[in-house]
Amino acid sequence: MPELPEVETITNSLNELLSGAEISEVHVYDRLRNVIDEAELRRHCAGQKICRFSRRAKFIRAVFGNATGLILHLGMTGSFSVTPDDGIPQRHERIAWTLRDGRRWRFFDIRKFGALFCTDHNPELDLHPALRDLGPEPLGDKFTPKYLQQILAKHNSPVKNLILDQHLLVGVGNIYASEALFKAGISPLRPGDSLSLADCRTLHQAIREILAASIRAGGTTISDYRDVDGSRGKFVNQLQVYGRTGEPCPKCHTPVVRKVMAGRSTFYCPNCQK
DNA sequence: ATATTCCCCTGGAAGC
DNA sequence: TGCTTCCAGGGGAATA
Repeated sequence: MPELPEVETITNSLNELLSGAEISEVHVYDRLRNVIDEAELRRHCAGQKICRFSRRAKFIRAVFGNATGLILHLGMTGSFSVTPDDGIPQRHERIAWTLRDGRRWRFFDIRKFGALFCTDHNPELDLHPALRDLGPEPLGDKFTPKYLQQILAKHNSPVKNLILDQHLLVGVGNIYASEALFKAGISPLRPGDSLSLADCRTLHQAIREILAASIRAGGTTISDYRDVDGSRGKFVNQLQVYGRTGEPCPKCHTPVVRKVMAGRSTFYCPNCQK
């Protein structure tokens, strides 16, 4: 569910709502992708002040006042809310932090593909195994057309699969992979090492523009994704090919094709993506 | 080493 | 009204 724009949106909201808050208690109601030890999590969090949240790839880092923190991942269906604390867990609420100011920060996750890690150093150092081997940020300086070509040149698997690989490039997920390739006019089936530098320039720009536009729209809500306040992502109205099997391509009116690649649905126009 | 396939889990939509 | 099948914004382990 959440790709870079969704995680960015949620991180910004958490910052506004929870920066400076102090944690009093923690409740664990169910596992996520990893099993959460309630006693350990409570020991790690109790009494801590939350300084800030920041995003790295599709992870959210929470930095505590003692320079330790949390690393959170939303998986496919993770979401948060912050409400007055009534002490009652809601449906699919897996973890809850109660705050000294009387509020309750809830972590929901229907499918339990999310993850939560405690870290004993500042999570922004990116020393944790979950953060250590990630590729560059697509909106950052290290992501250049040249870099894109260098990594694609090392593989002959389809470019769509490659831009989903978080070791090569972070933040792009299944929706924005299809959308960026459509915008770039590049077929998702093209072997990575077949892309010219000119292709990479086009794709690089398309990835950046799509992600930036989606951040401005608060992300994409297909079904479960919600911002912390419950609002939906409006970029869904700007999707050109994702989920539009059989509908006319916005550019040439050829029916959009769906093809499963590496187990994930891929949408593209067989006419104008070469 | 690299590239697909399977699997984790729950629920909604579509098909019969 | 059911019951079954398919599908879903991710990613890690097992398998070729």
